[in-house]
Amino acid sequence: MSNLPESTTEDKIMEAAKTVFVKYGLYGARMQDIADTAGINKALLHYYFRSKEKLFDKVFEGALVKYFQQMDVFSDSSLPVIQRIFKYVENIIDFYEEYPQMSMFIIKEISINPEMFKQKVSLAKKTNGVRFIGLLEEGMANGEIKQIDTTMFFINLQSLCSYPFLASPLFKHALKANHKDWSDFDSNKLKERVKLFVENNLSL
Amino acid sequence: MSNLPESTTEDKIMEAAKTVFVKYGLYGARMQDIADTAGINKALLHYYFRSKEKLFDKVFEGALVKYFQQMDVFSDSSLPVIQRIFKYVENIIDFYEEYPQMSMFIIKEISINPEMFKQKVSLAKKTNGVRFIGLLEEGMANGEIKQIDTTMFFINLQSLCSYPFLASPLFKHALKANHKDWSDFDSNKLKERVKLFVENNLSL
DNA sequence: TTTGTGTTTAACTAAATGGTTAAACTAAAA
DNA sequence: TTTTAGTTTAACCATTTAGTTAAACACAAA
Repeated sequence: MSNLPESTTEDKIMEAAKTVFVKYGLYGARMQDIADTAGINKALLHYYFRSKEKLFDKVFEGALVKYFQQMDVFSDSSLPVIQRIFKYVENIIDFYEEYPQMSMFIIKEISINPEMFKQKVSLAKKTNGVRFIGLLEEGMANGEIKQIDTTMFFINLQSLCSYPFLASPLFKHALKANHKDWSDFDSNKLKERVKLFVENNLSL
Repeated sequence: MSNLPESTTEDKIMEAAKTVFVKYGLYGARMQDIADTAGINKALLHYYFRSKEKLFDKVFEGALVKYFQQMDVFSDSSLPVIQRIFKYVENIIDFYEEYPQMSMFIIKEISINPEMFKQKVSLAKKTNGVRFIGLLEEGMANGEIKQIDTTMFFINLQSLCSYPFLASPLFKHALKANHKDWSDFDSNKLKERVKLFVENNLSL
């Protein structure tokens, strides 16, 4: 498990902190655990980050930025709306596959400490859904897609794309009991299914 | 906030323990917090439940049983398969509305401590998905519904039904930034959407 | 060589936490 | 009336945890 030669101590700490905070949450995480995971000692950990709260803040803020940035990636606006949504679906599924626990982490920490989240509202300006729903409205306005309930469609789409990854520990069990295997699932198949859902709902 | 006259101290403790463990997880939860939430003192808490682990075990086991039982409720087998799935959708949406955090609680605790879960395999025998996928296969076999990938369909359905409730803290923010409101969402609308999804995918 | 940054070791403090104990109180049952 | 289970209070213990400190080490730059 040797780290990449390039990774600085600060990087190693951040990586370890992400792992531990995402798994246990702010109150459940232990600084010793983070130090161990980073392969350093507690003294050095505090040398870089004075307190647990400061370290957590940095991790949480990083997660927020990454999450919302990713959600806001759109392809070439010259493409038809449906094609752009297909691309959006592919992007977020790739993202959730790489960071299956990120949305759960954000959700949990917000629900535990709503104040903390409000402090970071600056990010909320470029919040997920803004441009996506805008895209839908644009498509509806110029007659490219069906008239739909954009809020509900957005929620459905996020549900289909993120829950499979987040709930995989549960699905593994549920499927095993059914003589099915989680390996039957793959993200390319999911992409196709979700695109079909998009088409069924938006195509005229 | 007076408790129901009938609720025993043990009930009050269990309710409080559920609240606190679901919110913070096993390691993040504090016994003092549970005692405060239950409106009693720490001594009495330990008088009823000797240790944090014992109390947690009871809460977690209760959650597992409730979750899997609920997932396994089916209506009259004389109805057409599609009607039975409609009823199933209504059931689980009602359930997730009442216990929006339960699946997340189970998922997190499993991923933190997979061993603990394996110990409770007795429950896994009647695991979610067994009878549901059986129902799908039955419908496919006697030509009532389309031939589909049952695993993927099961995952899609669970996603659509559970994620909206679990992720509502996040959606509230995402929608507000979009001049939409979470109150636009309601579970009856969701039920109709999901039924439409079922119909699109299963109807011949 | 000297200086300074990063790092380890190990001991330490203060506070929080899980859990215990004993004494006293309450109220209903025997 | 006495007994008993449930409850409170408050002190207490042992362990864990966040965070500090000081001494020593490594090593590259000045």
